[in-house]
Amino acid sequence: MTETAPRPTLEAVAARAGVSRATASRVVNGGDGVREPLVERVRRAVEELGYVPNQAARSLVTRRHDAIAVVVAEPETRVFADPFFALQLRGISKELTAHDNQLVLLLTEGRDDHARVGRYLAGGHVDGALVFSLHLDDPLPELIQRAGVPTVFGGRPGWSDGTSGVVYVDSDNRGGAREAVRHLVGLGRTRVAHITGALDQTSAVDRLDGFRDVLADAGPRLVVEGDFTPAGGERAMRELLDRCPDVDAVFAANDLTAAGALRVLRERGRRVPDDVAVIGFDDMLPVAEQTDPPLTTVRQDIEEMGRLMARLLLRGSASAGVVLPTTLVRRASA
Amino acid sequence: MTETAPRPTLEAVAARAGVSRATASRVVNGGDGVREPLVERVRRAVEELGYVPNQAARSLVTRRHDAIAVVVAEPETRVFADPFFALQLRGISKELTAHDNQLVLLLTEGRDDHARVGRYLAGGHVDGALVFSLHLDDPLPELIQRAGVPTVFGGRPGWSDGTSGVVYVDSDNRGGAREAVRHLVGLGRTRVAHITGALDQTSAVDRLDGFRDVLADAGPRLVVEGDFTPAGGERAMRELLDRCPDVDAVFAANDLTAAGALRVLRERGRRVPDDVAVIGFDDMLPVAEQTDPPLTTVRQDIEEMGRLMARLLLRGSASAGVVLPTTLVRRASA
DNA sequence: GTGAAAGCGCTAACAG
DNA sequence: CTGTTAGCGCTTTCAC
Repeated sequence: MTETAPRPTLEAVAARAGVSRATASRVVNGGDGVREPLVERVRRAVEELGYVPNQAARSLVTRRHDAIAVVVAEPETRVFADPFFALQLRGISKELTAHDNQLVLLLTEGRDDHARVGRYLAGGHVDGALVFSLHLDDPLPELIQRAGVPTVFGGRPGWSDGTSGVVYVDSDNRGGAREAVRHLVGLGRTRVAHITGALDQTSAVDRLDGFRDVLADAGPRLVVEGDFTPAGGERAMRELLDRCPDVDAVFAANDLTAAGALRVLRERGRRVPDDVAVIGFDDMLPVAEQTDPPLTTVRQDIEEMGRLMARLLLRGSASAGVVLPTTLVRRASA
Repeated sequence: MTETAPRPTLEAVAARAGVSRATASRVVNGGDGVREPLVERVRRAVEELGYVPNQAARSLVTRRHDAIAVVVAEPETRVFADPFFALQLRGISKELTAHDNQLVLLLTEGRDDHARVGRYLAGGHVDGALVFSLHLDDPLPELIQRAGVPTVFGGRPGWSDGTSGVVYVDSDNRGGAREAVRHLVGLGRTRVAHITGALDQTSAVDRLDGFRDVLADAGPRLVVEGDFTPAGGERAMRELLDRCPDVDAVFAANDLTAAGALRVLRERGRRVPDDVAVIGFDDMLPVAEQTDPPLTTVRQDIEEMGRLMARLLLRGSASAGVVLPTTLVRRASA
């Protein structure tokens, strides 16, 4: 990693503009309180020299970094098989970019990584952190708390009831689930099942709760545990069909799960939606639109979630939990 | 963004350990040439104080940042609908982590963003850059060249013939395509078609070249342009079926395209592989394993590509182009 | 409004 | 081997 050509310093700019370093600095940082002609001269010098501020020097004195960390704590490959993560990232990136902040990505896949991330955050490299995919037993939150870095969580953390001052952005998982199940019931379905997500994540728990809100009396036979993956959806659907052959509707915890379920239904000769209606969650376009039949699902605006997280962090918002609404998107599967 | 509690400085550590700042610094940076008892004392002081080096101060003098930028220049949503990007990112992240480097993610989606990225790289915030998804007419390479930052490209840049000193990592797209097409021919197929990728990317061009290597005489009717998306695959497959109804094999430029093609084939009542054999490219598990039938495809080790890119960058390698081998993965579709 | 001067926390010669 | 010294490039009082 060789070093690049020496870049001009503020000193050089000041010299060229015939002003002091202090004045040059003022201009570079907005130019408030500097008379117009000087501003002009400094601007020109900056231009001519191709001056770019040295961020390290600046951070050293301001103690700000204009950078935030995005921590994705996901041991499994799941994150990478599903566009969810990428979409949120994009929302975050847009918002940060708009505020001239950089995005430092911290991917973790194990206990060792946690320590590393904790150290990094504690190291004061960034002005804040955006944290995702927490599982109920995740040690990361504590590390982060200790690091004392302003943090916004993506998805309600399991240990937060939404009132403890923890800032997070979440979808209305429970409400969305309710709407989906109500839709199924409204279709006249009487044996509505639910394939859950990974129950160590609050989104899965909340969706299950939403299901139960509507179908409090649903027998345990009708609830089977999945894990947010297509394979999990297949497995769960098989089990469901075995223990309850007359099931006539399935609310799957996400689109990937629903896709797996659809495959098994087809394989077993059940028609969708005629024999069994299916609803997913997420409205992950590349999945939901491409299944056969296209998937009715609960839409959440994932990119907006990312954007909002970044916004809350940058604003230093003290609001506890923000819950974004969901909407039911009707396609052919239910 | 409120500031966190003041962190201890090297000065504090030195004082507590009863040594000079210089010695403390030496210990913190590996401890070479410092006598054991002192090392021990400094270590303890670091521990007790919870000292973490101030990276800004360090960078200011070393001119190193232990950070590299990952630039993803992809205007379209495509990157986000396909796990390719995420997988490479993971490979990169692993390698960087192993070398204590941070990953700064720069997502761009337009000309404005290019300027911003150029400025950032020129600003000397990072020690190097990893650049992806270049299109043939992309202005980014020039900006990056001018920024004078060591760079490794993901995928062969269009303006490079592999000898110009540009460092890149690529899959053997051409060889992989050849193997796929040969397999199809070996199956006894006589009207083998190709649905290309977005031809403004070298990977698409190279795969097309590989196809032609084997089937130099394939009529233009048998080559139809796609864009690496399922929708493009569908459109292309329809066109193919219209202008050449007796096609009996399709080599699609990637798995997503193949998935689209499969859907159209099913819709038109063609059996796969009996009537039409289909091969994809990438071996993107969540796609290739979940299609119906499961997809025969050309596998490339995407994560390894990412890892290798990072390795080359960190090592300051001067090697021009590195091309990773591909392997044909046989499933049910061909 | 503008400049001079004092560091921010750290590393790297250079002496000792 | 260890300490002293001199900045890295910038912002920010504080005088003028």
